[in-house]
Amino acid sequence: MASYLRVMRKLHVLLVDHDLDCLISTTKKLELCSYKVTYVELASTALSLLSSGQPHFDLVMVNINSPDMQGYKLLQHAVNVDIPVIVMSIDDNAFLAMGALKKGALLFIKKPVTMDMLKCLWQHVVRDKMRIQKENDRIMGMAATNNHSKSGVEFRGEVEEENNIIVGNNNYKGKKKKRARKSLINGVDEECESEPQLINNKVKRKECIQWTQLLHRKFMDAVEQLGEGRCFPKEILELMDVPGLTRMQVSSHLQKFRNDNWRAPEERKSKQNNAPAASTDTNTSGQSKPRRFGSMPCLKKRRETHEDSEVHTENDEMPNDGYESITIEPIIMNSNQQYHEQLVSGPNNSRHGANSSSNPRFPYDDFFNFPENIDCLFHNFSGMQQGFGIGMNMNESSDPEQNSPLPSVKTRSQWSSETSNFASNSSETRGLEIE
DNA sequence: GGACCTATCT
DNA sequence: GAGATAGGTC
Repeated sequence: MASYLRVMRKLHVLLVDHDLDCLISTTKKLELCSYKVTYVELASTALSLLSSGQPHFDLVMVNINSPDMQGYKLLQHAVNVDIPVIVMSIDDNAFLAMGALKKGALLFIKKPVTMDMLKCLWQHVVRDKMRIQKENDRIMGMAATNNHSKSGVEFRGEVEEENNIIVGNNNYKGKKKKRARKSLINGVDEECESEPQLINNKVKRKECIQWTQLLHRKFMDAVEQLGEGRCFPKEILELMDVPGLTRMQVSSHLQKFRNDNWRAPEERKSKQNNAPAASTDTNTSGQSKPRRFGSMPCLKKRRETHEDSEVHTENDEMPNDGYESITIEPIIMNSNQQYHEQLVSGPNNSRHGANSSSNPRFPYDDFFNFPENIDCLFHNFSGMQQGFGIGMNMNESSDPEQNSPLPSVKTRSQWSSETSNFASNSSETRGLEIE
């Protein structure tokens, strides 16, 4: 028992309850259990205490019905800074409890709080700390421990749990479970850059990258180099050679691009501020172009559209191989800040600006530190005029898109079916170059 | 089982 | 509406 007390004494609890009687009595009980207690009436007060970072708290206990309506905000903040939160309420309400747990609460307890409950609190805190430590270890040692963890020893419990699910449901074919299991076993996701982080057993949605004009240009360059019929996410990703960028992200962008659903940040901004910008959904006659499922927008058209919206420089007149040296950095957006803190003024203003602190860095941000001069990224560009010959239709066509000297981006199946007549001599459908 | 693709979600 | 994710298909 003495050893328990030693642990309990070390725990600093921030108690938040607008019900003064409860506040006082719970404080007394906590102190009787040897916890160090700081108590405040309002969640907003607690929030500013937590925000200041001083003093450090090991546990927050909050009456979620705080009259200043900041109870959930406090919960969210504490969860974000990895402080376990115990939510209290006078109501015995399952929805309330579920809501709190979904937001990351460690426990939901109905008031009044008893001594027995409080005596056990330290165990929850310790367990939570261990979980966080484990997560951190896993992230830090991801690469190093990859081989070890494949043995399944490190996450045995979870693996067994997953195995039980699989054994119990042999018909399950979904990839969500498979991926989750794989990440538990390996400690990494399918692509380590896109590892979903588990926060309080919730899969935290990965921070968004922003496809800036410059990043998109790299994408386009890759597409152009690959040519028609070879524009697959993996190939594009490899050609782009952007550290930290994942195949899924490329795939997602490719989808948006193919469906003509992507607009450069600059274009979005101008569209918001001004009259409707020239939409790529309309043809020259101003008619809305019916969306052909799987149809690919013409690259030339896209290039023109996007370059029109670019901030032009004195190098605008330069030929293709005259791209100025630029630094491309994907802008990482916190999902909450997404679309609200668009760093549309370009990468140089993004995370290096005075307000960079308002845009927390994505854990893998360092992957995105590019060399100042990335001329090398365009090393193939000067030879691209010839490269464009790959897979393009040089003949005039009744379809305006077909008149582009640039290849269009087609799906594998689309391209495959279109070229099947020509490719009858070859069983290979992927990577086939059309002369 | 990896990669692609599309629908759906956030 | 952009980008991430789920899930079906090859």
